[in-house]
Amino acid sequence: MDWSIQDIARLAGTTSRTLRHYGDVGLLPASRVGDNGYRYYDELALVRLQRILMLRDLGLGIPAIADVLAGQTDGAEALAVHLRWLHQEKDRLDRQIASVEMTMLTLEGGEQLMAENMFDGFDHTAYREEVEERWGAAAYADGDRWWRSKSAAEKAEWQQRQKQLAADWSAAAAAGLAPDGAEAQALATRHADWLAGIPGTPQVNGRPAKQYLVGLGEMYVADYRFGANYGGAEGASFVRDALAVYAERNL
Amino acid sequence: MDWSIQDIARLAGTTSRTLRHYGDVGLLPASRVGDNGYRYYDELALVRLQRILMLRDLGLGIPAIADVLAGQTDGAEALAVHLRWLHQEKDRLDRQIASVEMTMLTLEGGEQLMAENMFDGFDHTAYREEVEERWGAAAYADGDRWWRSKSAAEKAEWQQRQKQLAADWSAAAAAGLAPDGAEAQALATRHADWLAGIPGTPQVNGRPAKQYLVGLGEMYVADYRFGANYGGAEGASFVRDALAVYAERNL
DNA sequence: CTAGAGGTTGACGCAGCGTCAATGTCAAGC
DNA sequence: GCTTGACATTGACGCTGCGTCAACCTCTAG
Repeated sequence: MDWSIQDIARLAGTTSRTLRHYGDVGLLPASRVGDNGYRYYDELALVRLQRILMLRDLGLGIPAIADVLAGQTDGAEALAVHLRWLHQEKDRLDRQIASVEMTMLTLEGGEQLMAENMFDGFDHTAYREEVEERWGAAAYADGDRWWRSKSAAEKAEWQQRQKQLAADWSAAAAAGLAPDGAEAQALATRHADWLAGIPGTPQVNGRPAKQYLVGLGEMYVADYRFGANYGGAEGASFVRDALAVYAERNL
Repeated sequence: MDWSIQDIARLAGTTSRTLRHYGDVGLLPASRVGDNGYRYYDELALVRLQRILMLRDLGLGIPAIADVLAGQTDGAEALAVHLRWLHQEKDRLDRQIASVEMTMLTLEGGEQLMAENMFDGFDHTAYREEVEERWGAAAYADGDRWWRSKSAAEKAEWQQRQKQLAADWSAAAAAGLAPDGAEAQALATRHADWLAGIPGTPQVNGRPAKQYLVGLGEMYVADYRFGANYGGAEGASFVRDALAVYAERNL
């Protein structure tokens, strides 16, 4: 007993186009092809088709389905792999949803989309022009998008980390430590690590690019807004010098 | 001040290919095109590009981004619409994840993928051949996929509903009620509604197809497995007659 | 002058079919 | 025997957003 393409399509709850597609890609060839070119399918084909459609409904792609039906892949294993895929996708969606919601809240607050206060209290974006000029606005734009994707708690934690770092720098500068001393270099290391955690920061195998770090130090000194957070121009100079030494030694 | 295509790509953290694409679709034309055909971009283009990339990161499609930037759509509104999209997608993923997990559990249990006991205690799938022969395997396959996508709680609720219905049918038959009486017809109505809730059931504007319902009644009588749930052959006959009357009057 | 970096315009590829388009075939009624 | 209508066939484009060659100019520095 065999059916025409329309018959089997209705039997399985799909369309003839889908069947022809499966025939084209070799997933489900017709059981028989008449002299007129018509496709005919038998019970085995129907069973196979039903299995195909079930796996498809679970979200598996055609190659994966083919592997399972060919016995090359264990069904349970294929599903396990697919399940990880699904969870990744879900995580991605969750992050995007959070990001969109954050942005909507920001818009309600009347703020600009491109937040100028992205790193409150440790404002790199104030140096936007310089940064963009030398390292590309990617350092700014990527950072902005990344920042927006974080939750309030994460933001608070980040800002806390920044403030602590700034305070430690300030204290070290006030104590008159040497920029090339162990303590100052430890701070420079923390600073570099912190920067490396910001997407968009020019990096070389996990660490900030040397010239970027040095240039950043120069900007800290050149701009009074930095000094305000570190006890004045001396603090900025201290940071610049320490970073320069760090960069020379480690990058 | 204007930049080459590579310059602005790096500045914004994207690729030149993307910029050419945006140019092709009219989303971001080059600010200027040299005699040599080279594209050049200015600050305005950079700002626009950054907004584009931000919206893109939020998951908006190119047409939606174009609408927002053209001022035809309010940004907040576009985001709200998009957010609903995201939630729908997430729901879909959640269902698919649940479905895959259920299937994996079924596989671990060593059961067949095409569950034979889909409607335990009220087994329609026992009539698979007849159903497929007359109504297409869609009634079976769709039902199977649908069933698999439900949570354990939902399944329990469904089965409870089935058992209650079966018990009520059984009681009515034992009480010697008339198949065309009000009580029997009320049960038939519940039965029809219950069937209509199963995807794959042949339906005509929200109700089971007449011939399908009648044929189902015949199958109930023809197969001893049905009688077992309804107090024997008399129960099945009662149900068949009641359904036939219901179908004649209402479908 | 030459090499090399960077620019241009096509055009295919991807996932899985939906959707015409142009055309051949089969079963049924006159 | 012919017409008609339902159903079949093989292309081939469309969708989404670019990645990735390919073939071929152009600019800049040594």
